[in-house]
Amino acid sequence: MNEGVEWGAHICLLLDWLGEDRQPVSTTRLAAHFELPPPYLNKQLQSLVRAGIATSTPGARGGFRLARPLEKITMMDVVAAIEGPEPAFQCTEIRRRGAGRDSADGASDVPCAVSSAMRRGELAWRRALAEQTLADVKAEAEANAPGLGTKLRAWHDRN
Amino acid sequence: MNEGVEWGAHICLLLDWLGEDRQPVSTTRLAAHFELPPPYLNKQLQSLVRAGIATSTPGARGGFRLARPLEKITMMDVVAAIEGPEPAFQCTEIRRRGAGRDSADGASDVPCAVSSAMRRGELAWRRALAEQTLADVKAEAEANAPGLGTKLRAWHDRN
DNA sequence: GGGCTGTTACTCGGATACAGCATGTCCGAGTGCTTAGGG
DNA sequence: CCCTAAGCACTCGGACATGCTGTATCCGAGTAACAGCCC
Repeated sequence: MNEGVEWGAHICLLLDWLGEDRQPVSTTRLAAHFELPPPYLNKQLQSLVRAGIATSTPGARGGFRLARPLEKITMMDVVAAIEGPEPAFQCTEIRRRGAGRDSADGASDVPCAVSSAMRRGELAWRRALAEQTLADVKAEAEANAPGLGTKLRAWHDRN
Repeated sequence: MNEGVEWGAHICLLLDWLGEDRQPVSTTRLAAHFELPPPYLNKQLQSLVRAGIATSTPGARGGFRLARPLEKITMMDVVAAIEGPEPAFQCTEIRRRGAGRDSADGASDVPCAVSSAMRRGELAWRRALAEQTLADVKAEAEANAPGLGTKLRAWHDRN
């Protein structure tokens, strides 16, 4: 799985923690926060913008903001933004090749059983991710480390 | 996702359909059945053998057999055999880099909230796949296309 | 002093290289069948 | 006719090329702030 998913989730949380005054945060600052290569992070951020999770304001004092509150962003949204909407398992219909080619008994419409099984698994995955909002994740993180938001804002002010 | 997963599942079903007399089936025959490149298919088959799903018998008249009945092989087994046992999402702990580095308040033991959320999703995926045996998949395939096993064996005898 | 305009510095955005892994291929080791020869 | 042994054809198994997607980078377009100048 693309590691940009981890970046995207953490960035969204950080944008929430830092963005209480609705000031956009630049790629440079975000990258410094996590010691990530700024240009590549910028690329991932553009994916978030295209997916409608974040908004970008160009120009000086520009940067990124969350497009909507954390309660309305699910983990599935972040994954779909980075990885793309296509399912991970792609059925190539090998059952039709070779021996199964001339099976013209209406099997064209019947979905492949293997593909169906994989799709059920992937559906469970998507559902589990869609049930978790970033607000839940933030609450869990702050429960694990109280005062985390304050600490991060302090670091942000120092640098 | 590796397309070998699709191959592996179909191959296991085919080994069951063709292997009623417990005769091993060679890579050449399996590859011809699905019009797949034989050497590469052989590579995937070795993964199934290493995972204990299939057994190989070398020498003339050699080939592959299922190591256990379809009822005891789950879709998760096949995926793990091909893709490997590592989880798809790898947490790189970027929360510790930069601003979060000196958070020595025992947070070392607390798992990353983002990672936990992703892990819950992946667990749902693994569980859903583990609940489906290849016997279930075979039953679904035969329900969709009655007489499928007979048809495949007939093709196997002709060629 | 207030307003306007040109400059400047900073930011996003897409176009451009590099690398690691999935994909695809090849040849050698090993095994069982076949067949020819001898008893 | 039966047994034995050598040859052979076929198969798996791991080592070797190739292409593509993910990773990483750079430079240009655009915008807001700022400073200087004119009224």
